Amino acid sequence: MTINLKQLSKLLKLSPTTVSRALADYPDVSAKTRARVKQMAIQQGYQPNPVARRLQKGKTETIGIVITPEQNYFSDTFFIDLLSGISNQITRAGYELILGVASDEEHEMQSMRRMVEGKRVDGMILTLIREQDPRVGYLLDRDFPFVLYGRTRETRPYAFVDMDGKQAFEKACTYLAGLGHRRIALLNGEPGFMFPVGCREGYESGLFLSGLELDPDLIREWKHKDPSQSSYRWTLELFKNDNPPTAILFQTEAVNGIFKGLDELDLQPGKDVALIGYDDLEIARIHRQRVVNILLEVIKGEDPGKFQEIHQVEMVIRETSLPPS
Amino acid sequence: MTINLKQLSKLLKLSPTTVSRALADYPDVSAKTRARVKQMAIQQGYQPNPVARRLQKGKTETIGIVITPEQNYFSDTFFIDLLSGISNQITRAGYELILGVASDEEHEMQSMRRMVEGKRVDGMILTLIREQDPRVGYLLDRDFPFVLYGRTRETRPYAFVDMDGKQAFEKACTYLAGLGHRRIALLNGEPGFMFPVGCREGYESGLFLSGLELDPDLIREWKHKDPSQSSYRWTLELFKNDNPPTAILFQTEAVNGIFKGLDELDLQPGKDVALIGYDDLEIARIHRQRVVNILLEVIKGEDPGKFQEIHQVEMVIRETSLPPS
DNA sequence: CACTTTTCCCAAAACGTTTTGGAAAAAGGA
DNA sequence: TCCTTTTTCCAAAACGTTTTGGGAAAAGTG
Repeated sequence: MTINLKQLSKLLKLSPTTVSRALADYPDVSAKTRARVKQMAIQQGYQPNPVARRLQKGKTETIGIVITPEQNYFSDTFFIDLLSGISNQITRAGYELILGVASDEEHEMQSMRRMVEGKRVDGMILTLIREQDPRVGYLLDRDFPFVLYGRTRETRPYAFVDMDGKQAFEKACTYLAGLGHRRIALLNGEPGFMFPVGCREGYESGLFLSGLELDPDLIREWKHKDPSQSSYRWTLELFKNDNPPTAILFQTEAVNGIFKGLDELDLQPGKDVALIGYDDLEIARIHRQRVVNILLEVIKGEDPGKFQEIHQVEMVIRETSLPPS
Repeated sequence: MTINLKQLSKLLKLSPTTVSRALADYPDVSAKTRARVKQMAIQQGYQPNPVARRLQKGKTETIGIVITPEQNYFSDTFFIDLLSGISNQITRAGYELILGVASDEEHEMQSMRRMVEGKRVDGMILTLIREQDPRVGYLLDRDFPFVLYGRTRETRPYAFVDMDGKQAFEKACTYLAGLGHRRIALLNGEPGFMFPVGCREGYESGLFLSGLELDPDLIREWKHKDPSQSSYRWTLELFKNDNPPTAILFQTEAVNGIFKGLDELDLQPGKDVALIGYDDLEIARIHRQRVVNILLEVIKGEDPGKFQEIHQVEMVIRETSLPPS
């Protein structure tokens, strides 16, 4: 059924060398024979054996990702969406995607080491990045190509694609202050993962730029284990305050909890309280494509430090209003 | 950094042959040198290059799966759960999992062909099986190892793991009839995918065994595109009937829609209407493990016809009651 | 025509394993 | 001791590509 290079070359009365080079469009094979070779290759359904090619090239043409569904605090479809985008782009480049699934950080590391040290992949994609993330140091130490979908605290240069939570939250904050809000709450993700850190910085900077004091009572952090439930609780609690907020900044993960809480408190979003949330659905697709393209560049030998992309994001103004006077 | 067999054998002053055989526990290498080899291998962190091994063995040690998130009518986490179970089991066997993501049936086939004809995998796992599923014929035609998580209409023997929806629905139906219900509705998945077909057979057979007439007005099919919404609509409609049902049989996908509908109709589950649903959460994990283990057997050359497993499942009695007299 | 350049092709090596088919050395048997 | 068997090792081939380093033939050049 399947034909290999040697058989194909015999059929063509050419050497395997020439056939291989013809198919690879080398200039040192005449246009005529190249055409002949290609036609025969198609006719015979020849496809070079990827394993043999990989051995010779010293490349696996494969990239790896390890997902940890149990650690996921985004939407249920976060990983599937991620894999979709990545997989498409990878296939387009003729690469393969191998997948690991881990239950916790330890298995995650283990799975990654298997891929890296076992020479099973040419590069890794990392996601759900933590503030201190041992994976990054590990990969940097052995100079292995990788790209982060997110960011971490690490001084050495590495490639990443991230969203500019800081700037988004800063803008939203100054915007609200501009409307006259003086009590702006932040319902943030808990630290540990990297993303909330930037959001908080933006929030604080926004307050500062607007000449507002930071009130710790207005900052709450939902739990990764259960964003909806914990943000719901915090919403209730924020309004137990003597001096409750007139606006809330948050990430998508908390949106359901907040709405539920406000509903229970009989507070009407947009009337009693302004809401500005951070969302990513649209842009995320582009980010995922970038992640793959960057990784392919890094694999080719490009300097990872060249690829540090912080993408602007829009805050979604869910419900806004002037503050109650 | 990474050492290969030749270097390792030089270090040991042995031939590559002997080192390879020592590591593979061949009996023709003395216990002493075997120990020496293994120790040195560990010390040097030697890991055989999988690509070279694959070329020589003629096996990719890889299995493939193509998922189609947009076709998924189960829960949002269906694919992630599936991949988790599969991935674990595969890794345990020293295999790799390569993933394809396709948007529709055409791309699904395309992605699979790439894996199969490109000799990128030793076997395939298929899921979301349709009544007429060209993938099965394709793989049977070229005698390529595969396992279905589900079933299709195909007379040639092939390996599958499926749940016995027929028996489950039959039992649930006779059970309800035994309680005195005479108007038992079926809120089924639409045909196309294979699973609802069995459920309907079971339902009809259950009615027959209980001496009940089949009333087409009591059978409704939710749409794969949007199970919740369509099952919600059908629930409302079922009760517009002059002679409404006193019990509903359904699959998990419809549960939210049904509850929402009943709520709107002010019908109390368990009082005004009995509900028996089909669920799989617990058992599914075992099924997924079986799928992998069976595939590995088939890859080894076992007859796929030997592995046709129809697993019993329990219906979940959500809310039951005697029918209103 | 003699010489140089270009065009077109190929044999051999290499990638890193495992398997095949011995062969030398040690042990056993008489 | 000599022959047979067992133990222990290894050289060479194979897996299917791509790359290296020419080399022969054809085409220019003067």
